[in-house]
Amino acid sequence: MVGEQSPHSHTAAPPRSGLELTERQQNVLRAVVEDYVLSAVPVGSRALVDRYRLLVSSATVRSAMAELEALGLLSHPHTSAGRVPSDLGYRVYVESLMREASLDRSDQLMIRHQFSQVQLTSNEWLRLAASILAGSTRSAAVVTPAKARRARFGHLQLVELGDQTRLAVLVLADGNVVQRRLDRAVLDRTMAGEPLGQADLDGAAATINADLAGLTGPQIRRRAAKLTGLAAHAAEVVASLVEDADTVAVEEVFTDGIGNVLEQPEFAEGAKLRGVLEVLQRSDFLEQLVPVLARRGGVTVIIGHENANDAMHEVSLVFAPYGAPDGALGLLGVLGPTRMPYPRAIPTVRYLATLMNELITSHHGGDA
Amino acid sequence: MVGEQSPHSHTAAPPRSGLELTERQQNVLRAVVEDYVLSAVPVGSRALVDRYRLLVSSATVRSAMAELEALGLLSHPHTSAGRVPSDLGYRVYVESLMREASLDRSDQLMIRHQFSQVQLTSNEWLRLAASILAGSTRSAAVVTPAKARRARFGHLQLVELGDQTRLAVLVLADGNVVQRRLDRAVLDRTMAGEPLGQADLDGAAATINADLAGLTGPQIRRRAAKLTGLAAHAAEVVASLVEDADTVAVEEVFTDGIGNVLEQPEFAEGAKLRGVLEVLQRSDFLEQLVPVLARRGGVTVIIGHENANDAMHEVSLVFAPYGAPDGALGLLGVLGPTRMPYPRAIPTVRYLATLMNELITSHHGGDA
DNA sequence: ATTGGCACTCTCACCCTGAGAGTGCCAACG
DNA sequence: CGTTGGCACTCTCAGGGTGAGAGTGCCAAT
Repeated sequence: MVGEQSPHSHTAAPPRSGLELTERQQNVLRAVVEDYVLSAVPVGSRALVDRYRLLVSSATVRSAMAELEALGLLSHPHTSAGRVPSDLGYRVYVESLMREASLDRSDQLMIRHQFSQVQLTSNEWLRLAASILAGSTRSAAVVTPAKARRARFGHLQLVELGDQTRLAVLVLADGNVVQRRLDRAVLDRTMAGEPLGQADLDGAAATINADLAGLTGPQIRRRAAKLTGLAAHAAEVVASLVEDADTVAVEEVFTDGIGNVLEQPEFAEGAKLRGVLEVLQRSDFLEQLVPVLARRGGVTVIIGHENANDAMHEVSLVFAPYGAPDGALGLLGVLGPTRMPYPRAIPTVRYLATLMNELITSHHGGDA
Repeated sequence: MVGEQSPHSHTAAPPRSGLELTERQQNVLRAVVEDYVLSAVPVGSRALVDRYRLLVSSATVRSAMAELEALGLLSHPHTSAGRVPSDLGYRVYVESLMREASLDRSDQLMIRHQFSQVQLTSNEWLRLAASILAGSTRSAAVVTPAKARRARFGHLQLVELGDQTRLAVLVLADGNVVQRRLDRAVLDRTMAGEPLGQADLDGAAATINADLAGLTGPQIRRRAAKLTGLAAHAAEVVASLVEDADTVAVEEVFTDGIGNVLEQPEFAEGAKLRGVLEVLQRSDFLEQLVPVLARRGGVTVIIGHENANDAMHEVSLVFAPYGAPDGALGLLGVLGPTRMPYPRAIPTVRYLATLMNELITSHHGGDA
């Protein structure tokens, strides 16, 4: 199970100490971030005192802004434009300025209700999770299935398909199910031409289930050497299936709400998103994220340049791991411009991660 | 199996007769389409005679263009701009002007090689198909798994999971596998408190396998009424699983290469794609496409406004069905601006559909 | 029927300009 | 001494005008 840390610790980097802001600086930074998130327009000192009750004049705000800029928390598109938060500004905001509300009770119930409508078998519920995340945060959502980091064998069934093939159905210890179609020749070559019946298959499966439960791929391979005949071959197949489950860590990614991001002014020229989509869809980007998220637990926020990947320098991620007690681990979260409504996104991601933990746990050991 | 029709019949609408073009008009239209597809810039009479050996003067081309415009095959962004093909113009081009080359032998081999690298179990190969399509046509690719239109029962296994649940693994007649976790109570309530063992489960499964093979959901429901005890309940479960497989026709959609489309100038303002993505991801759009494609067989091209869906008025689809002999049916194809390289896209889609037919057939009855 | 020529149209890139917004600084004030 | 009003300055942005270029449509000549 994934633990929840203190709510105020979304950093990927260590908490920056020694950065003391005055009360006023904090208020100004908060106002700038919140205004800019809403309007997408650089915000000036005048607009700020008008829209937020800062109780000081615009000149004062200006000097506070200048200080914040010197600290690297705000930046200037050009001389006579308003201020825009820098990545670091967002960071400080997320870390200590944001007033993070938890999800409405009614929203929570609505989400729960939607999950109750859908079969937890098959990946339909992951799609649902992505859809809910996307709709609720107006950003792009990403959800990956929960997979054990180290796959262990659970249970094997060999099924006669009545033609040239057989089906091996393998239940992993974490509850995931994998299957592989086997050419008849694979199992039969041990028998001297004698056709195998379902009874033979069941026998071999029984041997294997008794011998190999709870073992990892390599362990099975070692044991297989001591077996003979049909069971030995079946064990080889099991070993390779278990190992496959190990290596294919993030095989499917469910995304939703890409259109939401396309609507944001920062991605008005669609080509800007291209790199992001590519990274998301093709590479091992999310896979590299898994250990980071798992180590930190809870919700992690990665803002703009904090992201190691160049293509992601203009987006923020708000992600959390979810998983089963035995360590099967999945990811879920949202992706949007750095100008993202963090106070909305973070609780939503947190709630959904918690919910999926619950679902996966109550359904025993996970299902995906 | 999906039949191949004559290569020149990509229309969704009936072939338009009575539209006789002179040789010259045909040459001009072809040149306009091909130039515009490459350049994305409205093409003028002068540029045309320069770039293509039309052997006439620009004035002559101008009059031919005017004729084509009167026929509704070309259009004018504004008075002094070049011509652009209309949807109908593309239609005529695709129907009778295009010189459609089949795929390079080397491309074919490369694609085949990539497929040989991947397990056909799990949906990994669908992802691969989408990736190949997207890469090869520089458009967005869409692939859906092959699903039987009318699901029929094949084989059932009941597996004891050793805790509060059991797993029903069901092989459909078309080779697809579905599973559902069962709460212990579901099966046990027929037995007067007496715990069930794997032997009992096997017995019930055997009864059901003998009785229900090849039946549809409703048929199974009727038979279930005549069964008693454990088998009756198991049959209910089987019926509902089979019916589920019926209704969830297109449950997963694999897309790739959305970035390719974002790069096209017609979608430079990313928001334009938003509607398209939404339709593609959320709605039953593809499901409605299934019967159309299945009826026509082979590659179907749907250009701009020919598409019933408003959101799709600025894109073209080049799609084909693929499937197993027993009728399991999937879709695959590409989506791009109407200004699409049809002579490249069509053979690629056709080849991939053929290839997937082969793969699915040789692996017996399909796998997804 | 085809062509060269010519007048006409429309876009686009460019420049200029004025309005507006916002800053930075400073002197004055409580 | 922190805060404030004032003011000069800077920069963007929208709007309007202009000239070049591309392309058309038409017509008279071949």
